[in-house]
Amino acid sequence: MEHVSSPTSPFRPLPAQVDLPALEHEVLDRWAAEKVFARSLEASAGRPQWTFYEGPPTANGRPGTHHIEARAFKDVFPRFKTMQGYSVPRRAGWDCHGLPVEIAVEKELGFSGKPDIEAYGIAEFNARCRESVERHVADFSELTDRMGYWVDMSTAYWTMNPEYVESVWWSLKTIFDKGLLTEDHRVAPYCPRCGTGLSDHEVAQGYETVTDPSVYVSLPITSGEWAGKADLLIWTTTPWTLPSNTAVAVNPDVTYLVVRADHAGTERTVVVAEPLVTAVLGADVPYEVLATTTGCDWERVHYQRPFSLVEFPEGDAHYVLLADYVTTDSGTGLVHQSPAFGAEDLAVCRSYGLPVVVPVDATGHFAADVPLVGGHFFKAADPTLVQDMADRGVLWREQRYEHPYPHCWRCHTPLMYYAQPSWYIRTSSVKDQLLEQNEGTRWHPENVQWGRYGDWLHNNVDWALSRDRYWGTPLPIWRNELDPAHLVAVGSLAELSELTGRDLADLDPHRPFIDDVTFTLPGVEGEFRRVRQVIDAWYDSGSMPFAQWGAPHRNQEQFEAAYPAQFICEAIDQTRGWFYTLMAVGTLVFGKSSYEDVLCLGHILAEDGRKMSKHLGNIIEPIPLMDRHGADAVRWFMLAGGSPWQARRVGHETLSEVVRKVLLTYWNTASFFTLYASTNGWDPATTPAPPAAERPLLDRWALASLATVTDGVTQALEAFDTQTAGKLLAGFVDDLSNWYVRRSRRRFWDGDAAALGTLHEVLDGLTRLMAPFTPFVTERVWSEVVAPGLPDAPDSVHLSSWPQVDEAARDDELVAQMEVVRRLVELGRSARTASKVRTRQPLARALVAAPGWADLPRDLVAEVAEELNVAELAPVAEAGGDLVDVGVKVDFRAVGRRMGKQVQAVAQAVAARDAAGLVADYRAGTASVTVDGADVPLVEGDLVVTETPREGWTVASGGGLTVALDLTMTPELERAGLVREVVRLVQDARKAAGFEVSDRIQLWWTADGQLAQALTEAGDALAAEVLATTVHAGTAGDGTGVEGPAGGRVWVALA
RNA sequence: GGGCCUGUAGCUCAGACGGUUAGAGCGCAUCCCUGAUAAGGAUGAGGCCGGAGGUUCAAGUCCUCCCAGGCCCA
Repeated sequence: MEHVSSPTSPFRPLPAQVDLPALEHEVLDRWAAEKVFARSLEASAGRPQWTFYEGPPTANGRPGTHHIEARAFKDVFPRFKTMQGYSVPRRAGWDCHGLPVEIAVEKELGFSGKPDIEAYGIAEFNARCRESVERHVADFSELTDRMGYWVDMSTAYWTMNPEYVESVWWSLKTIFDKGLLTEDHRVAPYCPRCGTGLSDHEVAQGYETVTDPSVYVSLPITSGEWAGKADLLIWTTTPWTLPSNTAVAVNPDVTYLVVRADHAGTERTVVVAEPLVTAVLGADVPYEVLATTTGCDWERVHYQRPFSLVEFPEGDAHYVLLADYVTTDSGTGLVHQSPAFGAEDLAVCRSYGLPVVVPVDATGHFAADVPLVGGHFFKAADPTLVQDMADRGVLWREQRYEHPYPHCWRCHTPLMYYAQPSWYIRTSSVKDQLLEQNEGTRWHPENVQWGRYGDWLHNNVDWALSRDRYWGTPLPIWRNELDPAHLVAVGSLAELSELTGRDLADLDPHRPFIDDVTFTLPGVEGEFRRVRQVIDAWYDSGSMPFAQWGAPHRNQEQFEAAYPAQFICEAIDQTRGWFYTLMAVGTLVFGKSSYEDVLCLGHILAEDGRKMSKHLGNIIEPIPLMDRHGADAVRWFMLAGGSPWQARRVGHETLSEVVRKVLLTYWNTASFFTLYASTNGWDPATTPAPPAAERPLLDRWALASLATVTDGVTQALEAFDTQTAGKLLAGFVDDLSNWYVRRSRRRFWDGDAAALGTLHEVLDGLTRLMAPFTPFVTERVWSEVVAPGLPDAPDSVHLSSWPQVDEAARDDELVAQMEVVRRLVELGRSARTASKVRTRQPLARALVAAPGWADLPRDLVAEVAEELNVAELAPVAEAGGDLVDVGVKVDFRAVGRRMGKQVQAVAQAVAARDAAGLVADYRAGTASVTVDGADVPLVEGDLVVTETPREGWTVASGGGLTVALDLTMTPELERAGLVREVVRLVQDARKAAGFEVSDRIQLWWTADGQLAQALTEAGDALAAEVLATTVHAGTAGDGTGVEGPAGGRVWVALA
């Protein structure tokens, strides 16, 4: 018989097997063809707005699996909020500028630095950068699309677009006008390869552990009391700065000792800070203290510098100066000073009027005319210099020193701290405002707010904004050639047109074109020329709230409506990146931060717990990963697998578990529904389920659970907690499949409208709850399982509304009772296992002890009986007092809360009493115990009673519940067990033969004795159970059939 | 050196308000159930909840210190 679903049912069977990745590709095609995303935006237009900002991924390099993480979170909340009835504009963005792009292009072209770029031509170079950006954007678009991240890429903002650049200019001009954008000469981290300074948040990204020489150098004293008698001992990890040594700093308040000791076979006298003497000389080296002094005593004492390779200008130098910042944490307590290469050095040396000597050029190389190391790269000069000092006997000691040293975060070149002219934003002067804005921001997890991020704000230093590079937003400041102090900041191309008297509306605002724009001002001598620098690309991304709109030059209204954002989300590495620049730019320009809630994610690691990296070979490519397990599974993992705040390992094992446990269980429940809805020709329109209150308890339990879960998931998502929401959903999927459906199977076979209606309603709610998490599989279930049964269903789950909590369906008591029922079933199974009596063997009776058993509805009692395959359940008490051991304990929680420390005494008093008698009183409501001569009444809930049958029972108990099985066997029970065995064999045979669940069959059997009697007696019941139209006692004509119990044999065939 | 996070079964992790038999999944072994399921269930082995103090009638949970690992920063 061919299976045909009834034409009266709107449902078609969903296959039990599903290829999720294939399904996802079909859904993607449908979304594209039917423009579902665009329709969801249109449908919600005009509703209250809920704003989120897309932190632009740097369009440099290919996207990795970790990019799915933040993007999953950026998708789930907008979907949730949209379903709740908000309008959630979702605009993609691409971060186009910056050193990473330049580096990538340099690599492509085989360049090794700025001279190559200049020779190639800035216009051509920037054109290449633009092209590289466009190429990588395509990769990100593919990932975005594949993972089902609904963000509008057609209207994406590009930070390199002229309107965007103009907005950034406007904001810089605003900051300039406030006097917060200034030029200064400072020692700053500088990448000699890239030829540019780095901001602190860039430096923050690039620490690498390196081993440097750690050298102690002795400098003979040449003036004062110790001249010619002692040496100053200094310590440094940067020998390359020693040729430009200018002074030695000591702390004025620290005690310095002049000590004599044996060093490498020679007697030496050196000056060292007292706390560091043993560390410097060595723990076992005896020494003699010749003098005890303080730092002040040494001021202006001269010494002989370590190298005479570099010429110093006329004037005094090479003496001891005083500086408070000198510590005795490490080294010698005497600090070598080279003002060109240290911020503190520069400050201190300046105050003494010392010169700044710079023997290293902007490319990081020693000037060619420096003896010994001329032309050496700065760090590469270390060994030569150290060797030279060793040869001359000024090297006291050399060690290897492993420490984190800042490197260029992209090209990995070690940074130099280097004095250079730079443009700064005086963020330190708005520090209080930043702290105040941070106070009003909700961080998830909370500890970031005043931990990692708060620390960063408290230690705020000015933002080194300028970069001596090419591919970036040009700094819009023009300087008068004749009067360098006369500066003009320009806020738009229109302003520039006005200043120049030329229409520059169509000018590409990038270098080199913008560099050619010059102007003069009436009454001012000299031409104005743009300063050469471009700006830190982080400033671009921090400007996105307004610059994405081109505001205020354009779309000012849209910008205002979308400021600040309700929500942003990135990984923890953005604390000093985007989280900061977004807050800083907003605060500088508008006096107000630009986001309210911020989600700060932990990193995604490879399966081995390490960062994914090429050289470890543990990279998991994102798109193949999604094509193997499905984007839904990857999304679910990102959102609900473990704590999002913590680093998490992604791997195939984990993902296939998500597929099996969550997605397939959900799918199969839906498939099960369609199978019986269609087989039975069920149509909710013509055969609606009865009102919920009239449905069986199991149905009401399912609806009550749905209500509870809906409430929990909604609350969790409101709190940006996807982990809790996911846990609730996964638990509910499991309950639904492995309890509701399992226990209701017979009603589904019969096409019961209450069961079908209930499951349909529950799948409806569940599908909508899961839609933001797993948008693909829910979309298919919606269109094939939910929508056909709803009169006015939208054609996509993502156009549907968020489920309301059905308060009428809530029933916490029922949910709690079902919990007891399920625990009893577990105990019963456990008892069966212990007794080795299989579940298929019916038993006459089981005894149960459980709190609230008397109030348990009979329907629920019946569930337990049926699941355990016992005919009757009775309270343990009915077995008679002699058969039962009674145990009693106090409930510490209840009694402890009421009595405090007396709880222990009460517990002892309870233990001392005869349990059976106490329990009888307790049940009668008259129990009490005597403690310290006082009468303590025990009320309902104060005791935990356990009742355990004694002889002839198989018992399992736990958590205050007990189940005891009566294993007495009768011939009737044995025969019933045999029939049940045969039924299972026949069902197996049906399945093995590939019959449909509704197919009718013919059945043959051969058997002797008990089994023959059992099958004869049970003929009709057996037939009904296996859908047999005929049952023949005898062999079928062909085949060997299936071996049954007790030497029996059965055959099946389609009727 | 500072800040933050983490430490619970072989592995991956849950454990609101402190409450007396500390859970789940994976893996392993042995069974069971199956008329949707790539599922489900039971049992077993496996835990001084990183360590030491303290608060409390009661601590995996709160406090202090220490140890180990990670991240971020000096």
